[in-house]
Amino acid sequence: MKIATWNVNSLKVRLPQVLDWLAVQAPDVLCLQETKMEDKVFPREAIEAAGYQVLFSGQKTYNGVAILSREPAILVADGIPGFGDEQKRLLAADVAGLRVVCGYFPNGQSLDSDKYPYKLAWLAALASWLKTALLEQPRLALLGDFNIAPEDRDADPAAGDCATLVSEEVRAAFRGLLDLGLVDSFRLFEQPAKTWSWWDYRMMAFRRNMGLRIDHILLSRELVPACTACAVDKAPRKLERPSDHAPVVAELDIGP
DNA sequence: ATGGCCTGCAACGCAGGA
Repeated sequence: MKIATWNVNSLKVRLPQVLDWLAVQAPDVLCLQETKMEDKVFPREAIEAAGYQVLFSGQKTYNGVAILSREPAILVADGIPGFGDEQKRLLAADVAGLRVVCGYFPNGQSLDSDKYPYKLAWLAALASWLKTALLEQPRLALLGDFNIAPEDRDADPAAGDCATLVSEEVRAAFRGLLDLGLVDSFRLFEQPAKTWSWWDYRMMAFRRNMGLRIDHILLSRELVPACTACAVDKAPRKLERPSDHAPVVAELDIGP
């Protein structure tokens, strides 16, 4: 079973790339973030025609998440349960015996912005909900754009100002997720140094490989023995008019 | 050298991203 996450930075612009990527990679599950569109204009038909079911929760201009799956998906949560949030940032669904949580974590903007305490509150609410969710379904994968570079080796010093992505508080929140029993699948394997999942559009950052690793696939302890690979797929970042994020893909030896 | 680019909205620049 291949599961993946990709911040597409507008599904309207990136739909052709997503359809191409589905055809080439054939993931069983693909979580999308920053679809940036209302549900009434979501391209459901094109995705279904590609052989995928899809759940989506979006809004105009900002945010927006979707879960594409080969097998039927049963909606578990639209937004973090108990956390009143206007922003469409989380979808959870059960797919083929696996609980898939797709998150577009807040950026935080700057340490003195109102958006930064919102980021910390969102992270706390997520952890609180996941604690009970994991008891309900121990086979759980949390995928998405975390907007957190967990360690120094996940952030190129040349990537520029990214204080809200590397702060001690957000890194502590990330470790809090690990403390719940989640494991960063990327670090289960040997990885090339300076592997990133995001590169700024400016400064020729991709060509110079100046970026951050902020898109992650976390697996519950129960799933870890089944994980055989995790990697960033840089190919879509090389296309014309790319998203600034690349997909992250993990392989699980659990069927279907 | 703190900009540089991209997207959407709706206007003829802005907010937001990371």
